[in-house]
Amino acid sequence: MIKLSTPTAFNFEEILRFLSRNEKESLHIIRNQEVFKVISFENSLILFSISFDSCLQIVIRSEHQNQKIIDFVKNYVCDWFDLEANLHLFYETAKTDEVLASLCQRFYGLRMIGMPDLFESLIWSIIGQQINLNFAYALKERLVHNFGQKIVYADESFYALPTPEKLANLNLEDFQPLQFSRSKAQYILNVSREFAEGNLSQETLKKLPFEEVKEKLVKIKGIGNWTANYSMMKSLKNYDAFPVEDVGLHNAVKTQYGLAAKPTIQELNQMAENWKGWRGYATFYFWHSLLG
DNA sequence: TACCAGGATGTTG
DNA sequence: CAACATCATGGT
Repeated sequence: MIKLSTPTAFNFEEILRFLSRNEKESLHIIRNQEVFKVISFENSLILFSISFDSCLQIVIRSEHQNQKIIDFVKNYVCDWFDLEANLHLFYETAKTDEVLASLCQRFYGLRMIGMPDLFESLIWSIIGQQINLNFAYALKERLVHNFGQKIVYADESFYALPTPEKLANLNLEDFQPLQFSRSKAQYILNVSREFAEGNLSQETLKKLPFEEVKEKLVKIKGIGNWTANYSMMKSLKNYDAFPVEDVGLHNAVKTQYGLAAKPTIQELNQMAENWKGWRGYATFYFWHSLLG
């Protein structure tokens, strides 16, 4: 077993609550307070599980193991659960906004659950464009089950996200039976081909400043401001990336502030001035408030 | 029934 | 440049 120590502000219960928000989630499975996930590393699949007992306890369930794999998984989990952020700085910023401050108190120790793989967050956010979350999860499940690789463990199937190469070689018609709109399918092909051809890589983007990353992402047809910011907060640790167009955020803000109507983009930008430096984190906390 | 969902794009006035 | 139609489907 691999042990991973956690920072003082760390709340595994809230993390589990976030991770189990939809039953159709196809890229991880939770059994008895333990999270299972498959990732691909150097052309092979790794299945691992995470539980918590005073520290994070990781067990690699797939057969092949070595130090490189162990390090990769540790890094992945550290990224996924955002173990290195200094939450107290976020909480300090949140003090300027009573509503956000109370969310921070309610969800104390909740870390921004990210997507260590940029390709995953781009595909997921494109799938989620415009449609409701249940439908989005259904679409993702179809994509993963049809084109992703699978590991069977303890009589259960665990899937990995399809690779960029796999998706890049599909045609528009392949998405039709999965009930993707043509434009959504085209956007996924665009992103997959950028990755497969090596024009876009997480390593390259990570070195660039905020505005340049956004510029590069938005240049791809199908990635707008919302998608770019979503991926930047979830995969590139830009805690201030702000998907201001997000309908879920609009609804959460309306409820939490007790507004008569959803805020306009302009109003929301104004409110978010108080969260500056942590607008992505604030967004994540507002999303979490939607779980009730 | 019409309208909205974790938007983005192309077209029209 | 702002307003509008389009997308595919499920939920309300």
